[in-house]
Amino acid sequence: MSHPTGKQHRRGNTRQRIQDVALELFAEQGYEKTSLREIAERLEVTKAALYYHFKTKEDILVSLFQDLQRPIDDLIEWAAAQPRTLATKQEVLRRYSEALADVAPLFRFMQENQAAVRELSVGETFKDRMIRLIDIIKEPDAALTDQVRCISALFSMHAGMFILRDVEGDPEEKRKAVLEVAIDLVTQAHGEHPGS
Amino acid sequence: MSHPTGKQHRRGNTRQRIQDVALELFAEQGYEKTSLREIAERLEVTKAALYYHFKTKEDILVSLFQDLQRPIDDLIEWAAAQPRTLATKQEVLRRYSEALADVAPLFRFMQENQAAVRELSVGETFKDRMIRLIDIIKEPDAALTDQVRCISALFSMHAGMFILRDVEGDPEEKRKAVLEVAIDLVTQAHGEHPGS
Amino acid sequence: MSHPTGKQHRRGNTRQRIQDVALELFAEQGYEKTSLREIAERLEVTKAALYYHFKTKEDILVSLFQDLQRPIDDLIEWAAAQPRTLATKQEVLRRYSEALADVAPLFRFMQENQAAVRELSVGETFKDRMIRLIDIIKEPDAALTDQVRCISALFSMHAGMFILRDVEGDPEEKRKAVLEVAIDLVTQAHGEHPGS
Amino acid sequence: MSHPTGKQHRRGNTRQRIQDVALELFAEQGYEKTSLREIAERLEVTKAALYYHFKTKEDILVSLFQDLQRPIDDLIEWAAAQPRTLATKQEVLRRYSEALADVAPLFRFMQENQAAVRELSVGETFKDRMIRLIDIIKEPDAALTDQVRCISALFSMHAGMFILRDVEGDPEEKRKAVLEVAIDLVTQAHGEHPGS
DNA sequence: AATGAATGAGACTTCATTCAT
DNA sequence: AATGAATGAAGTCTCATTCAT
Repeated sequence: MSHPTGKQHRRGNTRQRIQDVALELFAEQGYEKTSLREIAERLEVTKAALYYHFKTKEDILVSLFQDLQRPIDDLIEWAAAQPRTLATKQEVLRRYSEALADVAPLFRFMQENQAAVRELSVGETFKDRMIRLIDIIKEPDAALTDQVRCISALFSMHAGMFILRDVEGDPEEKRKAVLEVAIDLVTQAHGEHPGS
Repeated sequence: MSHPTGKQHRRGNTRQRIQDVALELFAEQGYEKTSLREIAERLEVTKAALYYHFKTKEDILVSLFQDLQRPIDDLIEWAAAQPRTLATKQEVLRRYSEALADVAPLFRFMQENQAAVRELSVGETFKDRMIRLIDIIKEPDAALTDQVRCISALFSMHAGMFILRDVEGDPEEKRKAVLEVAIDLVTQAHGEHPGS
Repeated sequence: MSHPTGKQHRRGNTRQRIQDVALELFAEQGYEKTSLREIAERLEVTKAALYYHFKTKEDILVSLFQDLQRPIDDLIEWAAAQPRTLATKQEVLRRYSEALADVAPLFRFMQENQAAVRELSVGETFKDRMIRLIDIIKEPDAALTDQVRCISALFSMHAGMFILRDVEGDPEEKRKAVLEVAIDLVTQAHGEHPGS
Repeated sequence: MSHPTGKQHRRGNTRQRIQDVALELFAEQGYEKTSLREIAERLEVTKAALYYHFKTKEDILVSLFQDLQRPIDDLIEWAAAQPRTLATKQEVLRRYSEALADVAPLFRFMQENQAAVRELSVGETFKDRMIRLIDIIKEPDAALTDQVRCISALFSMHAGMFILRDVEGDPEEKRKAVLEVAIDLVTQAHGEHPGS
């Protein structure tokens, strides 16, 4: 006899709803520009209710990462256990691409709010992940251009999804195109010296 | 008979100094997080003095762009008058790389404050320039991957400079490495169809 | 088991207290000259508390009208349903005089802050009421002097109360005197043509 | 060879122009709401220029009165020298009506900015004149209603001009109508006791 | 006769946060 | 699980005024 989407009896999902709305607004307007009042109003709840579920505004952001960063942590862990071959790197990119597809809004947010987020604890964490990922992909003693290729590959994947907004085409196809280019870049970085 | 170092007579360069400090702080902390009080304090001026030189906070940002966006506008104009050959595109990238080097802080700022800047008038202007540049570089009917390559080339150049901060090496060399990769990407995008 | 006099729990009447103090200060010093700081200080509350109860400064003013304008609206409505006879008009004046007595401070405020209030939303509303009242009292095709008499009657009632401050006498008697003069004026306006 | 109304060579009339614009804006928006910046901008002069001609903002207001209050002072002086007959009072009203017509904007301003002006030096002066005028018109030991009639007569003349804005008709005719009603009121106040 | 540059005070407003209930 | 009421800090901005030139 329960309406699962009725307006009045949001059972225990308030926490989740806060996260959803917060991510939406953070991504749309930026972290600093989004006020707790706005989030609360859109949920038809008081600001104080947010504080029942989260200790601070930053805490909401942190929670978004905790929930969504897992797949990427898993990927990094997996990669660390593989041999550092080209094939591994390509597979990392493939998996990364899929992982990103799931958490696209969060990455869009990170991409667009780097400055705001830099001093927040979440900024450190994120930078960490990036460095680890880059270390997996690129060879430390490679030529400078090859290092650029690897880093470009990663950032193209980040930027890719919402940068191709103005390009026509099915999202899944776009994702694959971006992945292909990224793999290409990393392959070139690896294969320049014939025989490697 | 002028007092060149009197404390209360800043030689008429206050406007310039505001712009300098503002860019520095905007880039460092983000636009929203930087308060006019902060800018004023660092200049040892009152907030009201800022308002003598600029009508609003946003106006300071706008002024930064007006001064620094010129080279890029010139480049776009030049490119529009050239034949749409691969050679032209490569030259555009070369010139763009140099132009960027001059206004690096501003681009770092844009890159890191996209969300905050999106609603500001300056956001529209910037997006405009990007779209025009992309239109110059990429062929509208190219394969999706080639379009990705072109867009990647441009964004790698934007991101490149400060993303390579963690990589050792002379800045000028880094710039050239990024440029080389970008040219490579655009060349590949052009040359995929055998015989072109 | 409530603390009826605790300093930090103002029994929920804060909104009312804000309105009281605001009306007092607005009437005394004018709307523009009265700052929210002043209102807050007199209530021993922070400025932010005002903003919990009212969205803007203007909103405080609007709320004062919403609460106090009702009797006059009722009167206008009642008058609209009566025949347009002299007797009706006299009765309107009688009732208006009583209504005004209750909201005197607000009318004093309006009278003395017309310029400041003109651009505020409340200005429009007020002007509206006045026009409607005048339309009830005066005949549109009457002689110019008779129109002046009617308008004078109304404004004398507005101005009357605080303009007679310097005259000795009991307030209720003053009110009646003003009313008598107003009725006189309107009666003259009606009865000039012998036989009516 | 001089253009008397040329935009560039405002000879020595700046002081006058400031007064004109100030009165216009004060009347339109109120004293508090009108900033010196606004006045200066409309004159295409800097704020500092205003300070060359006037010591303070209030000083501009004071100067407006000094120039325009003379006729009324003269009238009061003249009245003081006449016998206190009904005929004198009627003549005072007649002359007052004419004097008001010349300084209508200033009176509109006073009428609409009483609150703002009350604390200004000019407020005292103005109130003084009013009291003196009322003392001339009304008998101190008259019935309360008759006192009201006299005061009403004066205020109707003040309010009259811009309160009749919404009424059709030639301004000069309106003025005469207002005057007629005022004279009527004062006459009634005088003549109630038969034989006076 | 007027400007350019600046100031100090203070305006309205918003924010994240707290806490008793 | 959530609200109502409030706070302290800070934000952007405007104002009347000053003063050397």
